[in-house]
Amino acid sequence: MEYYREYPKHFIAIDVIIFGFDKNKLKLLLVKRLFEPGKGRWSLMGGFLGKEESLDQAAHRILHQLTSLQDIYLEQLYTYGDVNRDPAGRVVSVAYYALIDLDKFRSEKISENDQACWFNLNQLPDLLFDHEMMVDKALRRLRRKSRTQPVGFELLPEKFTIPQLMKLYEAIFQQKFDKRNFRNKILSYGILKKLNEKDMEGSRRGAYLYKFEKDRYMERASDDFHLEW
Amino acid sequence: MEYYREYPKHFIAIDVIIFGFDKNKLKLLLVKRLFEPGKGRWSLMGGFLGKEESLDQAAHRILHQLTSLQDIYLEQLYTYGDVNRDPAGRVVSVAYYALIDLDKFRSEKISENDQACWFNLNQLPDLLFDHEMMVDKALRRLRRKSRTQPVGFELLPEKFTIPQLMKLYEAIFQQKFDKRNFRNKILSYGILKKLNEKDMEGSRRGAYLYKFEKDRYMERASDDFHLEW
DNA sequence: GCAAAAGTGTTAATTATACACCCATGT
DNA sequence: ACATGGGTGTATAATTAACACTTTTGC
Repeated sequence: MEYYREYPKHFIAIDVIIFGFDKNKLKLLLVKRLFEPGKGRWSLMGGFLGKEESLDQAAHRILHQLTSLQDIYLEQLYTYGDVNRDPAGRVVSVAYYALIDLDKFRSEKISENDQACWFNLNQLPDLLFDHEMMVDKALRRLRRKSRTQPVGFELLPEKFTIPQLMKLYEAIFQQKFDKRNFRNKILSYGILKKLNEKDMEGSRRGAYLYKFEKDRYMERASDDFHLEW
Repeated sequence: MEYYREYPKHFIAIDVIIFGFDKNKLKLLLVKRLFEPGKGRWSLMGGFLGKEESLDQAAHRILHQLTSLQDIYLEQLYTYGDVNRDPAGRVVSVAYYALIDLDKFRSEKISENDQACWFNLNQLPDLLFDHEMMVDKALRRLRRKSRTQPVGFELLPEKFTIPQLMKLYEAIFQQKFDKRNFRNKILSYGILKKLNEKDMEGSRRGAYLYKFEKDRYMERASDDFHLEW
């Protein structure tokens, strides 16, 4: 039964780049590392792959461990396997990135115990090992993905306004958009449903709330329709 | 020193999806599996990750083992880690895809010993384990990548004609292009150098040979110039 | 002389960009 | 009444798509 016994075995870690969006800025959720090597330094949330779980399961488990959240958008990013990437031993790390609605997981909840904290993407502390490379790749992936697929909605509450959505896109792509063009374009896809409610937080006048209609997107996505940014 | 000893270790395999291009068709290089489980079936070329090599090194080693080729375009694709993907034991597989100029590695060379063979992409035999999924993903990746980056050239000889290049793109994207538009577009990027030679294989009249000027592409790629297909 | 693939420009259609004013509300 | 962000349409520019005939040469 053990055909492979002659081959070496390796530790496999999972690291998760957790994106959030708040106050017009993209953020990253980092944790203080609790064990050696690198104890006390900021790092991505991570853990080791168990014997009886798939990579995806492990990633969800690890994300859940930190945030208590389930059903979060999670996508495999890249696998890092340089021999000396972890000074304490040979560890191959499969990186995932997660997109979460930051409102579901406010800093207050966790930072009580100083072990996890949301950082602005452009003000990150020094990170463990090759985690900076991972963040970099995750950001590029998020950009590329957002260009043709509606992943941004994962970072927003279920109900959101067009200006909010635009600010998210501006944060992701690091560029300004014209509000009329943005509106026309996003609405032209017919995947947003205007609600009869307004959000009164952002302005005096209030802005209409919209919902992303995933079903409608799914129907069309099968053809050769896709977003374009 | 061994901080992680409590965690489980796993076999890590590398599998390589090897693309080639010949007679206007995209091809895949497959091998006959030499050992159990699955002995005698067609599969991707693969192997196990060694103790002292990075993932990239292992992928190159495995590709070299089959083709004797070095300096081949190779890119990590995805990591497959379902618990039961290999019936013989828990193996996590990191898939890579390679683009090779098929002329550098003709079927004759290898198929002498019936162990490796080029297959048309749309006439693949049944594959081992989850290898079909891998091929599928590799093809989608090749398409996506080709849309903005000049990877196609890796599949052609150093000197090639515009009609050849167009046929390659048609094979990758599975659609026909207009030859005037194709020519205008590809030449407008200024990354092809017309040679004073003709290829007389493909037609009576002969077609001018071109070379991809990687340097010139690299210069421009740094701005926000990129191909668009 | 004819079959087969190479090569060449122009026009129409579509898509993207630029741009300025009024609205609703809380203070 | 004024400051703040929300909401709306059109004209121009840029890009992409459609399209047909001539050239070369081996047979």
